[in-house]
Amino acid sequence: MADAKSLSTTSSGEKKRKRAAPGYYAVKVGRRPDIYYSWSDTLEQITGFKNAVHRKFNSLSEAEAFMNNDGPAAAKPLQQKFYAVQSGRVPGVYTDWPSAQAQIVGWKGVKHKSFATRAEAEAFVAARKGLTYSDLSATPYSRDDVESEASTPDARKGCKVGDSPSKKQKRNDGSAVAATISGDIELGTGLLPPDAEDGFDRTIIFNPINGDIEYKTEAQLSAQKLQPTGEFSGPIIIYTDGSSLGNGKARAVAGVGVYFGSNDPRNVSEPLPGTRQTNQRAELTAIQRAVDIVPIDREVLIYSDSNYAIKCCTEWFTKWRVNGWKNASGKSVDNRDIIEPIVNRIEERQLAGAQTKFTWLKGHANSPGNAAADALAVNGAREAKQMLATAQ
Amino acid sequence: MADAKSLSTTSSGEKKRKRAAPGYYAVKVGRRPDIYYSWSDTLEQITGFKNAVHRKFNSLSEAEAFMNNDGPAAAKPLQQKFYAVQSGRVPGVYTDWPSAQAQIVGWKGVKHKSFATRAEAEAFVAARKGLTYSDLSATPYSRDDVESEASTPDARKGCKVGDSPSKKQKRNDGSAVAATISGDIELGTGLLPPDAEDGFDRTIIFNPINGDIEYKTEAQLSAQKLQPTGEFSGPIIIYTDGSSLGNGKARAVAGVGVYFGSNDPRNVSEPLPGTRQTNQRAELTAIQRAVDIVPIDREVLIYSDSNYAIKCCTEWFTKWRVNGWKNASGKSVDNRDIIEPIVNRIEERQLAGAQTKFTWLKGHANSPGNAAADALAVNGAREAKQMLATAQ
RNA sequence: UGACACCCUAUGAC
DNA sequence: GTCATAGGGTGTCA
Repeated sequence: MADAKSLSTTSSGEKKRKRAAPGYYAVKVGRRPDIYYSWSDTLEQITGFKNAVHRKFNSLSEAEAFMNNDGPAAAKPLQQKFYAVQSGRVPGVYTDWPSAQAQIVGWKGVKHKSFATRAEAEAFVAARKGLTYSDLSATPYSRDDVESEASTPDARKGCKVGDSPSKKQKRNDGSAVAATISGDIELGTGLLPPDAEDGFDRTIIFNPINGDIEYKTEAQLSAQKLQPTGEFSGPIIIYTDGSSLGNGKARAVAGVGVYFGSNDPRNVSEPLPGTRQTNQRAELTAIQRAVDIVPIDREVLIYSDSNYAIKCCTEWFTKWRVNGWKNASGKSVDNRDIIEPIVNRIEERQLAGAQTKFTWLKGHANSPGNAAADALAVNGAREAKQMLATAQ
Repeated sequence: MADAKSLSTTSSGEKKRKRAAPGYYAVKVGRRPDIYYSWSDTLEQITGFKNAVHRKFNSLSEAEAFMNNDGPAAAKPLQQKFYAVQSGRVPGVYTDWPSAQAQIVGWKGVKHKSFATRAEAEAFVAARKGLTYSDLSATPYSRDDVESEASTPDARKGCKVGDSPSKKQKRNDGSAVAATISGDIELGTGLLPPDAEDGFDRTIIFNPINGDIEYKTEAQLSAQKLQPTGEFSGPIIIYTDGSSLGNGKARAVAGVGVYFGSNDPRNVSEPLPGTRQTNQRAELTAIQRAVDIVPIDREVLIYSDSNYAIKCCTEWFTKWRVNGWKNASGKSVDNRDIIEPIVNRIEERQLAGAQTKFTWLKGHANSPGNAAADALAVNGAREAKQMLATAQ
């Protein structure tokens, strides 16, 4: 068969051996297990492949039965092995490597091993331990908190601002906020109400440079109020995060979290708008919120744990802009609708004399700011889920 | 060395009759940085190697230029940037990001920054001391970049402005921004500026498909009265697309997508009927659905990204009809069973006084309609796959 | 030989 | 879910 094969593109002479011969070649173990139409295609899959398993059938259904090991007499295991997938797409014991492999490829943190007996394999699977990441159902806030928040009128439908994980006090609504600013409550000071239980201590401070928690200096203790309101004084520090419950699934719901500081009214906790509820869009949207909220001429430092989002906004967009927003596959870049406004905004800010910096943070590490943003995001997502539920 | 290339992967004799395209794989960061002639050799250098940097070139000189960071044409970002590595493996100025990155990854306390001019970059490198942490972060913009960028703001064709319902500040149009920020708005309060919530910009429009706010197209701007309302006047616009998961393989599943508009009940998302689940049949079937659904006497404009399908229905069929449906190779034309009903329908429509027009769209470009049709098609294909799965 | 589609993967990063 | 870097293929016509 050496040559000829699979040309299909040439207009010369013959070409399709295809439909003429109704042969179905099931390659069960080979380079790329699948059912092929021609022997030459099949050959490519099995030549030089150790322990390749293949067979020809006259009907597609037979071939498929062979591929699914439930087939009647189809599969004849030369030497039975049991593939235990302890951690993977669908953990369990598989009797053929392709099936097991299917649970493994593209999965991160997989654990699998092959055994000679099913019992051993099952024991291995059962020995799974540790990370059941069932935090999806975790509800970080009490019902009361959410409801009191929800009763706060807001210009934006379905969106919430100023929600804080540590909120223990009722906040007055819209018009009163202005009074609040110049009045009794200092914005963004990070002060906690007396009964705060979230572990924040106003006498300590997170040092973003080395990640340490340090006691504040006297100056820091007395000068906090300058941070958010001043036109001077250092960059505005913002933590952004996105959350997507059930990411990748059809009914995923995503939320956006932006954390300026404890009880800071600029904090954002809201559902991700739009129909594509992905983690990436949530992360990007959080950044978008951040750069939109902040004064145009104030330097900001955005902490995000999304390498993707940061790279989008700092590196990749330059290439995308000159190449017409095409990724490496020549397809149009996803989430451009969020990325482009962000970089536009950043450049506007630059024009106004304000830098917009990003620093990547390891997620789930020990950053209180990141944790707070995460909580806001998860809350936003949960809100979205609730809206979905009540809408139906 | 010209040849040899590309083998070495399999123990089998020959195998790939690939065209002799000379590939030069520059491994800049990897196990043994060098230029390799085959991808498999390259793979050995980079798999499992953290933050490997590699790239393929068509000529040896390009690859070498890439290896020596002074390479002029190594990476040509069209928009030259200079990456200053102040503190890193080898401090200096680099002209491409991969080279600079190579000096940075795995290095602690790195300081780097990009500039629009080499002079600025060199100044930055020379100033290696006095670390304000602002230097740590990625600030890919320089004044020059931003200004040149802002001076060409016309790229707004089809660009989205973002979906942020919580937009806090009006932006764009530099002068207004400048006035705003230096003027009456309290900085850092997050309050809406006086002119923010009126927010009525007739150049943007809410896209109910994805929830985004987008710039209107020229057509929308000039003809917005006519377009959305018409049961009369103007052609019906339809986007068609086909999808074939695993195209070319025996178990491929295909889907058909026809998009009339958001939530339009005429939209189609269904599996491709029949046993031949190919991309072309899916594309054609989508068109068939479109012309069948639409009233016979209404003018339609069908957008498809399938050059093949459009040509079948507009050009080639005339020849085929007179030559007995034989293609250039003398073989009978494929998919005639779909093509013929389509052209018949088109001619019926013509008799009824209605034109049927086709416009080709570049796939995966920035057409929301095409994207919507694509989503419908993929959805239909997945539906088919699911049916297959449950049927067994 | 070209064109337009449609796919299947690997590696790395998060 | 996304990007980057790579590799492989068919569907179809002229």
